[in-house]
Formats: sequence, structure tokens, C-alpha cells
Amino acid sequence: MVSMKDISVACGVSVATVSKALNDHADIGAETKNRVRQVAKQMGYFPNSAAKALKTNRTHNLGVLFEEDDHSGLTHDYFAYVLDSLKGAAEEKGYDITFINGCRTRHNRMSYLEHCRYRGFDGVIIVCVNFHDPEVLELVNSSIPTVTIDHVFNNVCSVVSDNVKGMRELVQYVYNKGHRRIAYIHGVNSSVAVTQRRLASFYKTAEELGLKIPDEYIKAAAYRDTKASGIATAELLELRERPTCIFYPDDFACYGGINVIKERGLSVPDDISVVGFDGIRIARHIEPKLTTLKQDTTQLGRRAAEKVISLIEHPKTTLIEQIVVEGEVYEGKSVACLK
Amino acid sequence: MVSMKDISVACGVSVATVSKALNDHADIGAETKNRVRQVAKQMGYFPNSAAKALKTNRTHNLGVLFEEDDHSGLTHDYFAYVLDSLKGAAEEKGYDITFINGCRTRHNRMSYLEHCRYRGFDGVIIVCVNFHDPEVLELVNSSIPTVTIDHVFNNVCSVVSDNVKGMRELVQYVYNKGHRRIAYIHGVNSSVAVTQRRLASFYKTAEELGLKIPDEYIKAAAYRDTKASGIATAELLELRERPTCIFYPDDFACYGGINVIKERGLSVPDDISVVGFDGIRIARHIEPKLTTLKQDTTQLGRRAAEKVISLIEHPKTTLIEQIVVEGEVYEGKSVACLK
DNA sequence: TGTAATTACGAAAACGATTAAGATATAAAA
DNA sequence: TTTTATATCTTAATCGTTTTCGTAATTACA
Repeated sequence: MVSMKDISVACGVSVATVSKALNDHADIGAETKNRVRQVAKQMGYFPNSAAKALKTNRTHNLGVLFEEDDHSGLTHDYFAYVLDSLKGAAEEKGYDITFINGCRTRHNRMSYLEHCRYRGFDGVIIVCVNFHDPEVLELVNSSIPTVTIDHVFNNVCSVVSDNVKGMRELVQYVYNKGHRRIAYIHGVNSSVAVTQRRLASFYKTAEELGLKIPDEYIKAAAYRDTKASGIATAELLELRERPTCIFYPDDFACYGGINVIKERGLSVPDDISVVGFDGIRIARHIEPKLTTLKQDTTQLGRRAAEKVISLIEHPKTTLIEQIVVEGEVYEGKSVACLK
Repeated sequence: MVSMKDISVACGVSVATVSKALNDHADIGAETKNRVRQVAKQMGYFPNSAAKALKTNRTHNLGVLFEEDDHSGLTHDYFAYVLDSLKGAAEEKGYDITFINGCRTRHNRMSYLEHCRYRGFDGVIIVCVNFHDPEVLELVNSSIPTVTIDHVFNNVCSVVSDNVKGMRELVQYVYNKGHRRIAYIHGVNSSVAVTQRRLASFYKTAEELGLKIPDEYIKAAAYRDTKASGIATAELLELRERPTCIFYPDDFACYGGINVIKERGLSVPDDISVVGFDGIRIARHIEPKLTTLKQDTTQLGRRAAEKVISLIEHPKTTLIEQIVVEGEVYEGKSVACLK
């Protein structure tokens, strides 16, 4: 590897001058600056990130925490898109992305925070994780610039999708299609806040529209669990007054419901309408196309990356805020018009 | 941050002793070693990766190249699972994962190789990329330990799924179900080698089984392009002697075909059987469950990580080889039994 | 013309670790 | 007892940068 030393001898100047020339300091003459840069380029010079980090305490590297017990993070269409966007936005600004983990060394296990300090991440983005994990809390409460996605802590920035508005628009959409008996199989387990917000919005909107939601219309099933959502669906179908439309925790789970509906010889949407949540890509390619709330994963990822970089580079002037990203109703073919 | 210096004063020894104690060198007394380690732990010491990297030229960080023009990498179920597995395996061995990119700095754009050198990656894994990109070739031909996934270069290690065997078993499976008129819509564009291998295996197996494949049974459609596969399907359905079973480039594209088949009032698998490729997760949750070749993404990722780490840690004794990972036929409900 | 201000550069310390070589004390061998 | 070996720890150089401070040369100003 060619270092500043090599350039300095090639140019007949000191390494200090080389450094300052490359970093565009004011106290280097224009001529020297150009010469140094030219030689650097032609010798194929690139800085050594480790040396630079050691000296400056800046790595231009972001840690991304992306872990769930069941490995449903990376392999979750929604989060994969968020990460992809995150990655793109960070790279544009010259930052790299490294996964945070509780990595093992010779000595002992590192906590998430310790791992971050070890690697010297300039900032971290917490995407998909158990937000009650004490290690996550430790990280969030640290001094490292942090942005969370889809979860809000009181003292850190967050980027969240507008679950309230999303759910409201979905309910309104379905209502406008003439549905009055609407059931909701809500998610459980992970992301409690998200679940509650959606559920609250579901109830509130229903009430505003003058709908009464009987208790037996509300079921629970784990996110992305087709079996659980299938069982809940079966229960709903057995009711004397069965719903005309069923909401699901997410698109994936929705298919569990669709399967059960079809097994019963019923058709979607002619007999029963269904709506999902998330807007995973494949739902737009399978018939019947799912009517769902399409989250703006591109914005979620991008805004998170931009925010954390802003926190890093302008800590004073960047405010701690909660950025809300709106999704939109994707109109598929899974909701019948009853009017 | 607490450094070795801090520990050395706390213990009344030199930093060299601290370093050697923590790294378990032989020339440190047992008592001192214990004391240093204990103090280190209780002071919350963790090494500074930048300093360590600067001195040792080892970062314990792997670069992963994971990029495609259409962003179909991360968001592709198949590759997402590979990455997830890769990540897990690397972490087990104490390596972190950072994405490689052609990142921009103040000065000028970095090539993939330059980025790797800048970050000092100990090794790289090339997962999903245009393998004809000159920058990729530059990286592959460099001295950095490299493993490619699903593409083989002559002088680097690779982990590939057994497309030949996979396709053979799929054809045999379908043949055993009584199908004789089998069409194949093969992929195009990316991963030419993969496509050719599957196609060749398709022809060869058919021939071995005594099947004649008329030219009009072979169509092309881009991977994961439901529209293109739909069009190709429509063409196949118009043939005088239409196939009883259609092979698709991948599961995603398969749904494009299923849609068209259903539009025509035909049923899967009663009228037309379909088989996919990859074994994406959702295909096992939507009816009719897809019969497909389920790739062993866990092994693909894990073996790649283990191989590159082996290349890094035992360069002499690790042989340059091509690791073949076998998939398996996943028996769904999309192929009818004609016997 | 003498002094102050400005410009352009260099010397050297520092970041936090590793490691070769040297030093000291103790134990074993002669 | 002297020599040699062994065990244990330290000194100091080094990795590739950045940055403070100093200095010399040039220019501006009185």
C-alpha cells in the first residue's frame, strides 16, 4: 500500500504537507497542493481508514443493528427494503454499513454497545430488534448518535411509519367499499408499540365511522405466522355473523388467511375481503393482488441514514425528533365493493 | 474509552505487559496475567479495532459485495437468506460484515478493490453482482482472499448451488408424475452461467428420459419478472400441443405464469402444472404450494463465510476449490400426478 | 528602512495497539 | 562459585495519519 510517506518523498515535501494538501487545508500553496494531489492519484494512493480513525476518532462507518431471535430481520421483505435504502443513502454520503452484533472474542462476549465502541461506529441505526433487550437500551442510552426505526424512545431520534394514519386510511377505504362488518387479526409479540398504535387507530376510525366492532372480531396472531392467522381466520368464519372483511397483521400472514378462506370453498374477495399490511413486493404479483398499506420503505431507510449522519456531522443543530413516514393504501383486488 | 495505558497504570506494569497478558503470550507470569485481565474486565476495557488494525494489518472484518443495478440483491428472498446465514457464520468466528461499495470521497470515486484496501477487509465475499463488471474482475484478481457465490472464476474459491443436479431432479420428479410434455421458461440477463447450466441440465435429463423437447417449449423471461413470464406462459398455452408442465426461472416469475393460467380459466395443477426454482419462503405459504427446487441458502452463506475465513487464517493449507451445495426438490402442490 | 502581518511549509507528538530486543532476577548446571 | 538457562517484565520502535506549534520567507505597512 502506498502511504503518505511515499508521496512525500516523491514530491519532496513532508508528510504533514501531504496530509494537509489532500485535506485541502488553507496553509498549503496552490501549486504544491496540485502537485501532491496529482502524484497521489497517479501513485494510486488511498488513505488507511484505520490510521485515520485512530487519529480522528471518526470512522465513517455506521453500525446497523438488525437482529431478531428468529432471523426474521434480513429475510423480511419489509426490512430488506429498508436496509437496501439505508445502505444506498449512507453510501452516497461516504459512510459504510457494518452489522452490529454481540460478537465473541477470545476474552468474553461483547455487548452491542461494546461492539460499537470497539469498531468506533460514528453512529448506529437500530432497525429490527427486540427493543426491550437491556443491551439495546444500553446502546440507546449511550452517547453514540442513534436513530431507531419503527420504535420511539424518548431521547433518541426515530423514523417511524405512520401506523395510525395508515390504519385509518385502510379502514376508511374498506368502509367506502361498503364494508360494515370488519374484523382485525392484529399482530403479537414483536414491536408492541406498532401493534398498539394500529389497533388503537383501527378502533378509533371505526368509531368515527359509526362502526361497532364486536369483541369476537378482534383476534391475535403472530406477525408473519400463516398458521396462526389461518386459525384465527377459521374462527372468524365460524361466527354467526361473520365479517365481510378481515384485516391481517401483515401481508405474509394474510396469505395464511386466504388459504383457509379458499379451503372453505369461499372466494376472495367475492365472499370475504382481506387486507394486509406492509406491501411486500410479491403481494403485487400474485392474484388476487392484495389491498394493503404499502409502507414507504425507501423513505424509512433514507431518512434514518440521513438523520444519523446529520447527528454525527452537526450534533448541535440537529434536533432530536421523530420522523414520521407515511405509507399509502395500495389498491389491489382483495377487497370487494359491496355497494 | 479505557485503553491499555489506563490498565497499565492501574496494575503498575507496562503497556507491553498488558498487551501480552491479554493476548496470552508465554512470557507473562500467571499471576500478573490474571491480575491484568481482571482489572481489564472490571474497567470495562475493549481493544480499539483501529489501533489493532493499524498495527497488525488485520481487521477481522469481511467485505461483502452485494449490489445489482436494479437493487434486486438485498430484496431478493434468496440472497437475503444467504446473507443472513453468512452474517451468522462470520459472527460466530469473530468477524464483522461490511458492505463493499464504490464509495465516493472528497477526492474521487473508489473502485471496489480500492474500497477494500481502504477499509482493510481481511477477505471478501462476492454474492450478487454483475460478474462481468471490470471492477469485480479487478477485485477477484487481487490478492485479497475472496469467495464468490453462484459464480465460478478459475482462480478463486466459490460456493455454488448445484444447478445441474437440481434441475435434473426437478425434471425427474415431474417425469415420475407422468408428465411428458414439459416446457421451460428459462431466465435471462443476470448470471448467465447459472442459466446455461440449468438449461443444459434440463435438456440432458429430458434426453436421458427419452423426452423430446420441441423448440417452441423453450422460452425466455427475465428472472423475477412476472410480466415476462406471464407473456411466455400465454404463448405456451396457445400451442396446439400445449405442455402439461411449465418450468419457470424462479418462484417469483412462476407466479406470473400462474396468474396467466388462471386468467385463462385453467387451474393449477389440474390443467397445467408449474414448477419454480429457489424455494422462496412465501411459496410454501401460498396455495397452491409451489413445487420447486429449494436451495440450501443456509449452507451457501455458511460455507462461503467459513471458506473465506479459512483462506484468511490458513492461507497455505486452504485449497482453492469450488464448493457445491445441493438443494432439494420441495414437493408442493403445483404438479399434478398424471398417472 | 524597519517592523508587523501573511503565506507556506516542516518537525514532532499523538492516537492505541503490537512486538522485537534488551534487562533483571532467579533457578539450574558446571 | 561461576556460568548458563529460564522466567518475567520493560524499553522503544512502529503502523499511517492528523494537528499543533514553530520557522522562514515574503509582503504590507508605517
